[in-house]
Amino acid sequence: MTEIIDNKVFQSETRTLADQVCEQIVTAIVVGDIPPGQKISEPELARTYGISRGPLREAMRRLEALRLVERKPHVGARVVKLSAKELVEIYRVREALEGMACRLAAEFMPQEEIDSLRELLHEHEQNIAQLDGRSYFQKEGDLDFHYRIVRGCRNSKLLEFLGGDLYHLVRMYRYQFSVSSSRPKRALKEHHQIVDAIESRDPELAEMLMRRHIGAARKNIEGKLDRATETRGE
Amino acid sequence: MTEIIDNKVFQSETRTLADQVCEQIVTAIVVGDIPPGQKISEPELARTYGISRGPLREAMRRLEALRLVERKPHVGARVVKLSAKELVEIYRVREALEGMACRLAAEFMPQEEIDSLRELLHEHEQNIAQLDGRSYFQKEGDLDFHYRIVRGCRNSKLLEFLGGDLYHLVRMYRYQFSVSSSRPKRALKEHHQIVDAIESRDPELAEMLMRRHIGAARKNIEGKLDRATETRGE
DNA sequence: AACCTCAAGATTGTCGACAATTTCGAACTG
DNA sequence: CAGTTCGAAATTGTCGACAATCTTGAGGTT
Repeated sequence: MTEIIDNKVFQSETRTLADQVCEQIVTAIVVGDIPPGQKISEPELARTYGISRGPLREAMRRLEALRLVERKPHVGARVVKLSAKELVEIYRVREALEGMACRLAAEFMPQEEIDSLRELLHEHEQNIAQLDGRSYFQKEGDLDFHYRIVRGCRNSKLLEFLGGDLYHLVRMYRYQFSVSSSRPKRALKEHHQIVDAIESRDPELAEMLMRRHIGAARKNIEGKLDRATETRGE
Repeated sequence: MTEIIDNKVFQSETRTLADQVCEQIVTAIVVGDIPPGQKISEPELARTYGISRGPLREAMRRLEALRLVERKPHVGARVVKLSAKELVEIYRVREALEGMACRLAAEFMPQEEIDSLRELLHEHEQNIAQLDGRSYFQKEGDLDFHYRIVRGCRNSKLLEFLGGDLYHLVRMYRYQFSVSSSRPKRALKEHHQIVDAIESRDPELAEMLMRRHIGAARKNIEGKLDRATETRGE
């Protein structure tokens, strides 16, 4: 899952201080080292990373663009805390955007990338078998699959939006809630169907399958949300 | 079309210098006062707006997040120059995102907002009649319609992505190419159909109509692009 | 003449200090 | 005792100066 991070290799021969620190903080937030909702103190963070407030503020502004932190003028920044509602909203966006990406991938993805995608699925298959079908998709292999399709659609704007902004949020959510994916074999089967549709060059089917695939994940979340709230009697 | 600008009233009781200048520069770029492709000199811009380089850099980073400028480390920033290809890509994203927004609007948009939307279309109708059906949609009335639907879908993430990032690009494109919309009456009719579908609470139809509506605009652009390139004999 | 080297100029990145605003608690008042 | 006012501390916003990097053009070499 390194691709998401270096999706701008074209411009970073020289990495600036702010860039490096920004990347470190992104990881820290996604993994949960900096917990959601926590207030961020500029001088403190600057000390911990050994830089001045200038580059750090630049990094913060960047994190804001990634929707990982929220800033209020003269008040400060806090790590974003995803509500279940917002999570569902994000999955709606993914449903729309990745559906389109999948449609375009069916038109434009080169055969060699499709082959490579099949190999990836084969790896997933083995991992699932090894781990008794419970754990691989918890990691970032699933997002890797989705990311490759987005790259395959040959639409740079789609890539920017999904890879640049949304996927960090999704990654964070997975670490925070330590999602149990709960249906790895089913998901893998759906992945295969999607690749089939892409390889058959059937855009409409490919889009529909991807939307159903993400929609199922969304409903899964909505279900958990409902159960959680009704347990609390809200 | 002021709504797009103050979509963050909730956090800006106190507006910071960087915020104000950022807004001014956004307008300058969208309208074309700062032409696309032009290199941006930090000291120069800082002087023209009467501020220091600190806040200006903050504004620049924000413009980068809005995809209005591109920055390379140690080289500088230039105003983004939309290629026709990228424009088509943006319309693909709109097709997907606004299609979803329209689907959700059919589910969740309150009746009063639907009524207000009808009034807006009525205004558009009159403007088209007045101006002999050629000119209103060139301005931002069209985007206003689309923006209201996105607001109506009650999905804050969709609103952030479309209203926050994409619409600035679309606005810029309209000023730069001074789009002739070329089919205002047709577009208005489609708008009416879309509102009909929303009011009938028919999500699937609403999504399909919106996708066709934006898809038609995309094909329009693609057509112009093809003609332009074949004229040049490329 | 074409190409490479290198130095001067300009531009961006980084830093520390100062000013403006908010926050929090203590003292005061009803 | 509750509520308000005020002030000190902390935090963020802003500024100007310095360091690092890139660009440009002159000069020299093949």
